[in-house]
Amino acid sequence: MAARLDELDRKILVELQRDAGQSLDEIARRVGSSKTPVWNRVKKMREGGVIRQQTVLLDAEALGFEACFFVLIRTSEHEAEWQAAFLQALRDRPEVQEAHRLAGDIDYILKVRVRNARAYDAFYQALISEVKVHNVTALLSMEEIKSTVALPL
Amino acid sequence: MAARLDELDRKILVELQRDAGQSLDEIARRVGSSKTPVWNRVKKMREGGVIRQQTVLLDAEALGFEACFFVLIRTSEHEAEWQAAFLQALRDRPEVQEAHRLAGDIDYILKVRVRNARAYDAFYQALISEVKVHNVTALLSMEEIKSTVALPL
DNA sequence: AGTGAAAGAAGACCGCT
DNA sequence: AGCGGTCTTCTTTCACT
Repeated sequence: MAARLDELDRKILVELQRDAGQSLDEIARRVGSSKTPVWNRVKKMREGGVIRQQTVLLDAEALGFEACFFVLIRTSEHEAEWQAAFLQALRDRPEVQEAHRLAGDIDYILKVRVRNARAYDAFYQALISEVKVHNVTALLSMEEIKSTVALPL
Repeated sequence: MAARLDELDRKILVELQRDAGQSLDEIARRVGSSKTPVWNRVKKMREGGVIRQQTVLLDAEALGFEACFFVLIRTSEHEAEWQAAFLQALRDRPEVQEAHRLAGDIDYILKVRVRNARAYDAFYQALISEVKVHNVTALLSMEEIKSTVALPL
């Protein structure tokens, strides 16, 4: 699964992460190459799944999403059927931005972005009515100190 | 700070979040408008800071980032000077993808993406040598169930 | 605030090296 | 795998409604 990329590929990815809107010529100039090789490599990395998606990052607060919670979940259920239902519930809820299954005594962590505390409560009530969880701790973010999707290539 | 956007603006943002690479014509068609108004609105939302950045999402595992930790931090220090140093340390470290200051007895949560467990340890040792923290708990992700940056507009 | 046209830039492809 | 050229498509602007 680990793609073999050379230094030029990595430089291209750094540029795309920084600004996916810039032209091929500009990227080529910055990485010390020219248009065609950059284009061929980008195409290959898209097809190979290294580049997954091109998107925009929005200002959550400006759009009214003023609350962000990290949710720690412990469960006693570990059967396949329960897990499938739980995963599907998370995937279906758009306010869940991240969901990870963990090692250790906490089983799952979620990042949930909602308009306000009331919206979080609605989410929480809906979730626990759908699937049985043993223990839930919600951590409320007071301040987003840093947020990036860029990998440190 | 809350930008006032109409239904068309929101539809455009949904499309841009889904795929920022598509053409204006295609976006216009999907949202039921035409090229110029879409372009004017996108421009305005960029200038107004609603649209922050255009970027690509990469496959972390394909690029060798196989470990992801959520780090819960408690500290006894709450002086301004300590906090400034701590924040700067987090911002300077590229493996820290997210950092939030929390309400409650846990003070901070980090999301740290690294190549392997050893790289996490190196990060951890470097961090605690720079700033004094009272208690650190690392939660290791076994599986990324869901990951999105899209806001549910 | 939306329409239609028009110029300029950038993307996508190809044959050659 | 990179170079240069070409065709095509999109972006960006503007005068009009």
